[in-house]
Amino acid sequence: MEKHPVTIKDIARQLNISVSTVSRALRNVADINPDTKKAVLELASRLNYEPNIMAQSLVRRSTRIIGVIVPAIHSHYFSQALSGMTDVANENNYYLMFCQSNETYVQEVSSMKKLLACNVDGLLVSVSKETKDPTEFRRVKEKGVPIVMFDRILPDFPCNRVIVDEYEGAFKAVEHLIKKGCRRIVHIAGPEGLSISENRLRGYVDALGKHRLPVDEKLILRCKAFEEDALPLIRKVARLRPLPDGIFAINDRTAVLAMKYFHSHGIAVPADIRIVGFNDDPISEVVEPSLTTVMQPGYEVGKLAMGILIDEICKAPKAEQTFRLKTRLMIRNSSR
Amino acid sequence: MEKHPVTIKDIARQLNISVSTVSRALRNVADINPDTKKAVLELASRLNYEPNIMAQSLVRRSTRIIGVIVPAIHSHYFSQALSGMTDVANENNYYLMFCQSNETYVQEVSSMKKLLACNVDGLLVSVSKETKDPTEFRRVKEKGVPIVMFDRILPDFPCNRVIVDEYEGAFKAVEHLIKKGCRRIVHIAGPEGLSISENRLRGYVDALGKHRLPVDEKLILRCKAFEEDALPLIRKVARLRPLPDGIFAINDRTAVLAMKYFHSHGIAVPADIRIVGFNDDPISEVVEPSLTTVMQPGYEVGKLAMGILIDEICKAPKAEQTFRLKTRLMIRNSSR
DNA sequence: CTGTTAGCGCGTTCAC
DNA sequence: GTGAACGCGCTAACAG
Repeated sequence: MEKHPVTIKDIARQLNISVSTVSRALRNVADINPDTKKAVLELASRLNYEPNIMAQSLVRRSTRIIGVIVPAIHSHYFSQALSGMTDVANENNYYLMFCQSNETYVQEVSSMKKLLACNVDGLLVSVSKETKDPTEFRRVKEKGVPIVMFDRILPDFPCNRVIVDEYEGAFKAVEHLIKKGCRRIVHIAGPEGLSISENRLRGYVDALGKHRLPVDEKLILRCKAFEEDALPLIRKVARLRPLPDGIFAINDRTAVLAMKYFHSHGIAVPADIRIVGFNDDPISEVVEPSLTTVMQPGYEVGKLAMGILIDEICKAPKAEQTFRLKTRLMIRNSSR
Repeated sequence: MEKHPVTIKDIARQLNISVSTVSRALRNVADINPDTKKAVLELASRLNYEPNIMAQSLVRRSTRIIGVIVPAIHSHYFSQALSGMTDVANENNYYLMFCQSNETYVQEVSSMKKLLACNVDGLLVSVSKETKDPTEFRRVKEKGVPIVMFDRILPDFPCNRVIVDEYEGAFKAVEHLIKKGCRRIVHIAGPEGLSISENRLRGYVDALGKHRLPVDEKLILRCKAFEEDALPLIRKVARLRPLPDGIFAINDRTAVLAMKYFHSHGIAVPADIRIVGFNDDPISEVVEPSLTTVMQPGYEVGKLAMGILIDEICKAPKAEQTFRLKTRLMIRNSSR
């Protein structure tokens, strides 16, 4: 039952006019007889005509496709951002192609190549935890393909960026712990070099500084791969003497892991030790005690990033900016 | 700095040969002088030549793009499935376009139209909770575009399907409750008409039947919109006399909502009432007490669905099948 | 206002 | 083995 899809040629033939007239009638172009236009539109809808986007993009040199690369599509935060992007893309008649790097640099680069081969009009990227080298991104930009980075950005690569104000979020979180009376606050930090890790770390350090608390290197523990390798670090925290009285964790999964560990080892949260996470993952509301955390507006990040990219595609180039969305401290029982 | 991308024409000119020779050299075609082939390949890689996929698909009548429509991209389960699809698509050199219906039929249909305009080679669909009418899907199929449905299928629309064995999952869950001594088991069911709702309900009913327990209509409560409207139903459950001793909920979020409600109203889980959910959402591991639930292999569903679609695109048509992936009952503390 | 012509980048005959 | 010519579906420049 594979019928040949209907083309403007078919319409032209049936109406005894030329294809270019049909083409003009179908678009909103001046210089077209209202009657012929009406005839074309009628026949088109009767025939269920759908323009062939590929052919259009070939000649227009614009596909209306936007490529998106994230470390992991599952992941509460990124899936929210993708959802926001999808909605904005839809409203503006753009198509989305998704790739995931699975946190590796090679997959990130190969995804980018594939997307470029598709002639995407723009790229939305959140880099993998391995990515340090901006060369490939520069190359893309030089080809005239705009890139907007979101969430996980590359400091050495100038472009429009949409991030959440992680620094301020971390600062507020740690200050909150301090106001609750914590004096020895551990930070379980993220992988080195990642913008999000460093910004949160800076927020931690500066909050301590503001309140004249010493920054003790022994209280700063680094994950290499986010939560996957957090358990040994948590054990280490539990063995510290004197026991710390606060933890600021790089994300909620790590924080919850810590809470569970403490619970099964007779350390009470928040009585003995208060904990704050980051992300406002659904688990943080549900865990016992519920987890204080820094909410990042993932959906809004996605919407904004897509909006900015579309602007950059359509309009005259503006100066590159970094947009910072505010976080919100969600105070729950793990720190009361 | 917007350089014109390099085309086979450029290569042909520089090598003083014709474009068709270049085209042949670039593909794996017989009848080509090894030397010219080598020369072409060398120059191509030196010039960083990338074939224009749009032009290729225009002439090949195949885009290697696969369209995916899900109710919601965020949602732990679907984002896992999308992740599986992405990985398989990548391995097979297919591109993915994602759309979300936001659980509405209109958005579903409009997404499908857009994807068709892009000449997708195939469609992967999980229907919205509003979708009943298979007409639009039939139309697509008649155009020769294969559709594989996954998870939320349309019973009246014959096609290849990948689902999890929800019936068996529900059956095992309820049987587990019965073996734990429950005799008055409530089912908080999903929206009417959805395949997943009905299959889980059947599993519930049949498990009761097998163990000669009566099916009491008053113990079956329907959500209209999954967890959004579950709270009133949960209140109703708490007021039932005698109090039920077991709950099988349509999903984990509903189950957790119930647990929290019971906890704050002096009903103990699992002592007074045992609870089982569905999905193995991350929250179920974290909640207190941890939630017994039915694990669905979302990532695998995505992989399999994509694999089957690619098969259908490439190979001779086979009989349409329904693939059922097994669930796994994750027994935790809410039912011990 | 409309038709003719010429591409967009590539694959595919068919002669040579 | 190779090149010329044509077509995929559509837009754009120009002439009328």
